[in-house]
Amino acid sequence: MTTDTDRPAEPERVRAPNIRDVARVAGVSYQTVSRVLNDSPSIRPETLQRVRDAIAELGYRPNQAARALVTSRSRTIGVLGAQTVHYGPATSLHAIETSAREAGYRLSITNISSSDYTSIKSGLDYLMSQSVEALIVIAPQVRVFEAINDLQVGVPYVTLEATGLGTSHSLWVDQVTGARRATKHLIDLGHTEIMHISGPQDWIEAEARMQGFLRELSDADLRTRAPILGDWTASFGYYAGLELLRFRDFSAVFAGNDQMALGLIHACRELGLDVPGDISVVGFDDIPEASHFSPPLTTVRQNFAEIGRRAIELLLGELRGETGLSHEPVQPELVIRESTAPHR
Amino acid sequence: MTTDTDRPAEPERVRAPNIRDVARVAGVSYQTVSRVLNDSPSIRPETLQRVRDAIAELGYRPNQAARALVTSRSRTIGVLGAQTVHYGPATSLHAIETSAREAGYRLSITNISSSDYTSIKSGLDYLMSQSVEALIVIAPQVRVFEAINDLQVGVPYVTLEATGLGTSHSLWVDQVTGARRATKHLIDLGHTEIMHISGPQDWIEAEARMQGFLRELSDADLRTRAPILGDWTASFGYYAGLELLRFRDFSAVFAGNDQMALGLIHACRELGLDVPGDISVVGFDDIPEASHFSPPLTTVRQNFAEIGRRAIELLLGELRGETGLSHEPVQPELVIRESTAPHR
DNA sequence: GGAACCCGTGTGACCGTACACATTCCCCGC
DNA sequence: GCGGGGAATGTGTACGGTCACACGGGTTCC
Repeated sequence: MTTDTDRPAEPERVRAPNIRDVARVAGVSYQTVSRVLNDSPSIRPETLQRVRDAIAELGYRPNQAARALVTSRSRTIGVLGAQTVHYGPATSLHAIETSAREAGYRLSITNISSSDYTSIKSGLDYLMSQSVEALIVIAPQVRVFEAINDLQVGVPYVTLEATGLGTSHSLWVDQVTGARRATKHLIDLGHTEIMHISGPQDWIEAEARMQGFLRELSDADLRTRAPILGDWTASFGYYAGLELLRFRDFSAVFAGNDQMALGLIHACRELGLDVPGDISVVGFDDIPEASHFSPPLTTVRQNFAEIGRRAIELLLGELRGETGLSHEPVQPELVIRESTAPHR
Repeated sequence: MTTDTDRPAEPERVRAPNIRDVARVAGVSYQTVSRVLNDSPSIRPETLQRVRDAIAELGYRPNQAARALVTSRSRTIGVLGAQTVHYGPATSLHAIETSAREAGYRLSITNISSSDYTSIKSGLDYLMSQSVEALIVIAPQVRVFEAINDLQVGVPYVTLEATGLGTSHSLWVDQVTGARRATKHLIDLGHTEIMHISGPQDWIEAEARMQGFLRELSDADLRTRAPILGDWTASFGYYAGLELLRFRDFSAVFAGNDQMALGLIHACRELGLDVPGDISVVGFDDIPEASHFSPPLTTVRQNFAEIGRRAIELLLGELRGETGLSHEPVQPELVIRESTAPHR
């Protein structure tokens, strides 16, 4: 009754209940519990109920690790992201998360900070070590493709990017067309000297928008000039604007995204130039704030959420062994507001 | 040599190499390989090298599921998020992801769409079923606390939110002080009739900012008026502005975040009112675009990344059994730009 | 009336790793 | 010369599930 032999209550390391505990409570074998968990068809309703009750009583939760171990299915989709604080990627990511969870998959996310090969590779490496079943790349950077090939990524993957590079792994918004529409809009307004501030060179999206811009210009037999390579930020747009506007040998600007357009407009205002009176500006993305800029921004809308959803859809299809899934590009849409006006 | 008995090449189900395969190649026991993986001290350098070589040769990767199963450590931190496409949460999340990965943890993220109890609960439920070791809540909504208590979340957790509610689980930016600084700035400029457009009522942050606003006003013996309850979006700020400005019985507005401030400024412009000439506007957050608004926005800066990093730091500390960790609030900072001017 | 079959359920093996313990080897000191 | 002890390595077992298969009992069919 006293000390010496009996230890003090033995904390007993509250082990989570397992499948056998449930079986014991329900008065069945553990296999039957397993059947309930995987909703096997042939179970007597009464047994089913008993097991369900036992599960509820114990607060039992299946151990994902054990399950993953034996089935060798992690039910995880890897996401390689970059700049996921930006509106576009963040929105896609959000949609991906939602769709994946609904389908019973979870996400393993890793962000790469720089775009160098090593960084990408170690990101992918990390994801593969999580034994993801599929891969989504929201880091639309050129080198990603090399890395994926080099690492022999043995799982289905999709990259959310800009151009159909002939790979069957990209899900893309037709940025080239989007950029052409933006540019054409400016041309239609009578502008002949048009600048382009693009995104970083190693972003496929930036490249595609630039291509669209250049092609539209050359189709209209207009003079093309070297685009400015930016970094997607409003600040860059601002400083680039201050620099460019010293010459004013153009009357319209197509910015690679809305943020840079905002910065550019800021620069115009500071230099006493009116948008769109003196300079017309078009952005890209249609972030929710764009319609409240001063002036409200003409821009190209992309459906980021749609892209995210389709990425999951595609991958799940592939995991189920379906083939010939649609990789049709999503079409962006020109939204005309008040930052563009006829050339005078 | 021919058919009949020998089957056609037998696809052989390319099983990933395991610890024993490595052991065989290296000519050691599997336990030795395990020691290498967990860098145990007592291994002969030569053996170490042999094992390392074998690992490289086979392209072996430790199976996380098996490891999690036996150690009963998932090395996963759960994140319950809401509105993670917004700048603030997205930035914190990004910092969290980075810090967590550096510490050898991965993230399991789930987003809740609505703020009702069921939704929060099922979100937490999902995370618990992933057997996360710790929990971060970036959904700063009041009901989260109830849910956490109800569910008996048995792991350390941190909520990224606004007020020190006396719980030892919140990591907070001192939003009250931030809001007071913003309000005081307007009062110092001579404004006496100040409006507040707040965030959604069930957001703790919105509540805290509102409190700060009201307290500062009453400390200055100024008339307080009922804040408008918004939804964080620029569009709300815009429509609220159109409505409010029909009366113009105020000369300054403190908006709950930068987006709503932007919308409000848009409304002012549309009604022919000058900011800051006629109306002064202060925002909250200091999103990267704020300095390029028209006019550049006076706002309160929060260090979202810092918050994210500290959340991980705190949780890891707790997991290591440390106590008395610092929950000191992060101080926000008033950034004065051009959207505010003396009352005339 | 027995073989064939289906339904509902139970038994054994196995997934890949870490931990506790056992074992071997070698060196040291008295 | 022998016991002691630490370093380096090997052996058994458990983690919590799922899968393949076995099994008993009832029905169907010829």
